[in-house]
Formats: sequence, structure tokens, C-alpha cells
Amino acid sequence: MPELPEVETVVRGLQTELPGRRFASVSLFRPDLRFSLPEMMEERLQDQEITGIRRRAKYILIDLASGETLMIHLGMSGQLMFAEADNYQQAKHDHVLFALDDGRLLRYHDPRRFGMMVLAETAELSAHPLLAHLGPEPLPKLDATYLAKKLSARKGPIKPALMDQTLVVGVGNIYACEALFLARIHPEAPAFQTVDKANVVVKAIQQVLLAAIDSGGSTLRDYVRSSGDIGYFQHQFQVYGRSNAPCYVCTTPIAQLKQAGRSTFYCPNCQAPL
DNA sequence: CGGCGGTCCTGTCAGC
DNA sequence: TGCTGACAGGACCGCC
Repeated sequence: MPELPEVETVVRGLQTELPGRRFASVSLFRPDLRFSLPEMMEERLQDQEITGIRRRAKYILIDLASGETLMIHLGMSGQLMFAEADNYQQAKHDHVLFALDDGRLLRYHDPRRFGMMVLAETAELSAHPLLAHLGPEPLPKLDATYLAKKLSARKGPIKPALMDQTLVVGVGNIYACEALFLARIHPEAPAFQTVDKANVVVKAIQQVLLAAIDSGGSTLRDYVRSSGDIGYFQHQFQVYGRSNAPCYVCTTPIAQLKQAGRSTFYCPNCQAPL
């Protein structure tokens, strides 16, 4: 599920629940996520107080009183959900179980196991290899001059460029498609040709991410608590997943193509080639 | 360095 | 109904 809006929603849900709590215990059912889980993770988390919850790019950062931070990436299919200790039954693809000192459980559930967990020194977090090369956050402010400069150095098409986390973080396949639709830019347009539209691109990215966070905030808040991914965002998509369906603006059938191995959706009329 | 393709893994769905 | 292949919201790695 996770592009920036989902991760942000999960983080907001955790922020109201976790700070001040301690991990009573941590159980590992499967250590082989994308990377092997951190050495001695159970021991390093045991009895640690959670001091804060943050997000960087698509990473959930759980700060601990020990001076370490637990970084969680949900990959393609990761979910964090609360459960009650009384009636918890280990479900298929529950890989990690965090028991809190108030008796509740936080399950990490990830069928594809593309997710990852890392423990790193909080003070040196920004230098961690997974975070060091990340681009700026798109919210609340993204410098259009910066984006224009980055785009000008690109030869390839703009859509995969927007998904490059070293350029700007948080934009995945869905929101790259949606943002380009809002910006009325063809996904195959060369990135360097869109430099003079950098302001439009920035606004489009921010608009679509904010809208997703806003609406996701009501439904996906439960995402952290209960066991329901209900595909909420699909109701708002203008182009993503809408192949051959009429464009909401001009009724032209939405087109689909493949770029860098990922499906791209766009309106051939609204997003005319530059 | 930029850009592309392959790869990790499992579940789901379209098509035969 | 059952099988097969394509595809899925991410990102690293190796290769040109």
C-alpha cells in the first residue's frame, strides 16, 4: 500500500498511540524480510521506551530512549496493525509482533516480504545508507527551482524521474501518474523539457499527496488499528488503474503503457505530448 | 552518474 | 474448475 500518504497516515496513527509506551517484548516469526532483521532485535527493543514517531520518505522512524531508532519500510505489501493480546491469533504473513506495556500488540504483516526493518543510532540516522541519498520531502514545501535543475539534468522521461527517491521522496507509481495528469504533462515527455513547468509539477505533486493524506486520514486511520485494507484510494484516482475508462475531464479513454517496468496511466488528450 | 532491466516474494485475477 | 502467466503501491544491484 505504501506511498507517502499511506505511510504518513500510519505514522499519524502511531503517533497518538506509541510515544511514552514501552515494548514489553518483541517476537520474530520470520526474520527474512527484504533484509534480515537486525541482530538481537528482540533484546535491543525489550523494555525500551518509545520517545517519538516520525516519517522520512516512506520510512517509519520509531525513536527509542536507548538512542536507537527502529526504521520500518513497508515495501509493497507491509502493514502495521494493532491487536489485542487476548484474542490474537498469529495470521499467515505476520512476521513480527511487538507487545506493548499496555497489553496491546502491534503486528507487522507483509505477504511479499519486500519490507525492511533496521535499527540505527538516532544521532547518525541521516547518514544511514538507506537515508543518506534521499531527496527532499515534497511537503510541506518543495523548491521548484531545485526540481527544475534536477529535471534539466535528465535525458529520460519525466514519469520515472518523479519516482526517483533521490530527486524527491514519497512519490510512487500511483502518485507519479496522478500528479502528471493534474499537471497535464505526458508521462513520456523528456524530463528536461518540463523544466519550465517545474512549478506546475511541484503543485501537482503536493496537491495529489495532500488530497490523499486528507481522505486517507479518515479511512486509513483504522489501517493501523484493525485489519482492513479496503483499497480506499482507488475512488479518487483520475487515471491510475483506469485503462480504457473515460477521462473524467474529457471522456477520452485512459491509455496505459509501460515505463521502466512499471505501468503508467494517462489521458492521451489532456496530457498531450509536449 | 543516469537509466534500464532483473530480482526479491506471494497473492490475485484474467484468460484459456 | 484448474492451470498458467501477468501483474501488483518499492527499491536495491549490476550493467551499459
